Amino acid sequence: MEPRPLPCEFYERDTIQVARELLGSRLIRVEEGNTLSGTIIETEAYLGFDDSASHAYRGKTPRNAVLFGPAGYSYIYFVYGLHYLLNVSAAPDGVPHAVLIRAIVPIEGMDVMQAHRGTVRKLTDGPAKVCQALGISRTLNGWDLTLGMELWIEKDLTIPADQILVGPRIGIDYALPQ
DNA sequence: CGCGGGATTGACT
DNA sequence: GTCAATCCCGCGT
Repeated sequence: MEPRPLPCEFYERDTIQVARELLGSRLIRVEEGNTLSGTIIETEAYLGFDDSASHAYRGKTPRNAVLFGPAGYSYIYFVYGLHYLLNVSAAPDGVPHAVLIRAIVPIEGMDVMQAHRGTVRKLTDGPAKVCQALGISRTLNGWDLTLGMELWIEKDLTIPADQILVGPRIGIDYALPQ
């Protein structure tokens, strides 16, 4: 199947809108010839200067430079000494917004994900688990997600607004697992 | 089933 | 030196 990555224009829009439309989209990772993919079911928007929880809140640093660049790039962050988290840069160039991929439902390559995770259950139901299952580390930080190589996102399902749960904090969206 | 704590690296104050 | 966009295990209810 030909890759049909979401274009740069998709990511350049309002960050919360991007976070909502990523729900139901398919995250695809090609690693050593294996294709691993899953449907995105949980995202969280980080609104830069308006969000004290965002890494960009206190300004640009070498670590978060990707956030200040153009939309449609990966921002991969290492936390707690042992976990990686996958974000997608959103909003126009210079606006340091991002969408965190919190959870997916595995579709292809479950066997490889199980090997990476060292377990057969709860493969990708948390942001650090997604990275571990898909073999994502900081070598993919700043990756162009519109290339359709190694790591990208495609439109798949369209989730009706009435099936999206919005969490109590502004900028956090939850989707029903089913 | 819910809560609490430990793991462990690195960026920033 | 501090603390972080988390996970997992063990314990108590």
